[in-house]
Amino acid sequence: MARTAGSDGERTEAAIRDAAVELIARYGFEAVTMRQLAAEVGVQAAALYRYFPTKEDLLRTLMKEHMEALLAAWEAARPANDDPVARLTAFVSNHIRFHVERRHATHVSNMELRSLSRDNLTAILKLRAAYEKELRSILRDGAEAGVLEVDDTGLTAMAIIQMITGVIVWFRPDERLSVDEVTATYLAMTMRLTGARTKTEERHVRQGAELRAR
Amino acid sequence: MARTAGSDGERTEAAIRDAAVELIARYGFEAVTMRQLAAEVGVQAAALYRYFPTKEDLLRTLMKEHMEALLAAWEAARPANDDPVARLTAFVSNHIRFHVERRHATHVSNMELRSLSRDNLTAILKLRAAYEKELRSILRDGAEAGVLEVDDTGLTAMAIIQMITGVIVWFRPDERLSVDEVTATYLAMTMRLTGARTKTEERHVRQGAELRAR
DNA sequence: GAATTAATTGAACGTTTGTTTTATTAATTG
DNA sequence: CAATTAATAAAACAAACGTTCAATTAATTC
Repeated sequence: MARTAGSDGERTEAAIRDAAVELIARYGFEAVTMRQLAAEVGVQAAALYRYFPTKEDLLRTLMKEHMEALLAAWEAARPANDDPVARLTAFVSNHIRFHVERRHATHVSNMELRSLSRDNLTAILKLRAAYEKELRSILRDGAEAGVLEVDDTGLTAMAIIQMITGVIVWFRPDERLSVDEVTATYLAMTMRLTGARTKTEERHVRQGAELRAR
Repeated sequence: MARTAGSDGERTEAAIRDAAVELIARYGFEAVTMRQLAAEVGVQAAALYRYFPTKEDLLRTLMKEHMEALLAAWEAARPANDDPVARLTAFVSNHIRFHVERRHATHVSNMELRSLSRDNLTAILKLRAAYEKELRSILRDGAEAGVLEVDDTGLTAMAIIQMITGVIVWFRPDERLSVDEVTATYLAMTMRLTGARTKTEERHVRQGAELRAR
């Protein structure tokens, strides 16, 4: 046999990506074989090589597009407003929603970094660093404006990211909590963690400090 | 050749474990081959099977002992005192110290769960659940005593564990911060996150509430 | 409707994998 | 010092791996 009736390159490539994300998330990149992936797509292993030159390149593509989508989602969600607390709220909300909606892809991007070659790894880490920098800048601005209490910007950024990314480890849709409820709880924790003050509170604190300074 | 001069079963087994933890942490369980591991130990692959019946059993052993050591470390660190804030402090401190000291083993235990068969996975998850239950009980007691502000015990426990386990992702000894400094920062974040109050603060809050109630 | 291009199969390639078996030597015991 | 046990090497196993290649058919173009 050869070309099958109704076969379509675009559809096949999309099916490969989808199946790859799910299989790799479940079994790990090294454990998934090209034949297993092909079977899931309903195709022979050789057909995969029409779309991805190597197994690693398939992984690289999945990760790169996931990270770029994450950055794009943040670009779209970032508030025009430059209030650090509002930006922090948007960051956490966007992060949780994005990750919950793409649990499998996130799993792949977070767990399979070591299966990348040096160059590919560097490229992915660069994207990741750009994303984390966004959070650090929010925390720094907030601390300078006196609306956030942040001892160490770098550590706090890592702590928050670990905390809010961790949602995907236990969260399952259609269970006890909705995405909105989870987001609300994590937002509350983030705000307490960073000692976030509303503008009113912040004014009171400033006035108190001025009084004591006399 | 056969038995080598100075060979000793106990030493070889220990060497296998140590090498396995490092290699698996770095390359992932599936990516590490028995021959690679044997070479690291300085032995032929067949010799590994004198100590571990299969590759998976080696992984299972490493994970089981790591989790048991974690539970044992907490048993030893748990304060006699039953003040929730003190217990939370001890939990976080112990967790960070333990994980930083055993970065590689923690990596293995957290990342390679999917390489276990059903039965082995169940056994490891049971140990993990027992550990997490300790934190939930601290949070619940603290909330009931009014010294902690916890919206959702389960979510908060997960958030804290993700946050403090995440230290191993970026922490490198001999860098900017010592273990004690990192622990202090994370403790501060944990206390803010849980709205921890000292006993004095808690008394004030209670008195305020009583006043308002009149 | 012939020529061309796109999509896929089926078979094969050389490696590498986890594991087993057998033989051999070192250390220990009686 | 002979017998036994402990620890390993060396070679072999079938199975599975990522990947390549040639052949074949479906769809598209001219």
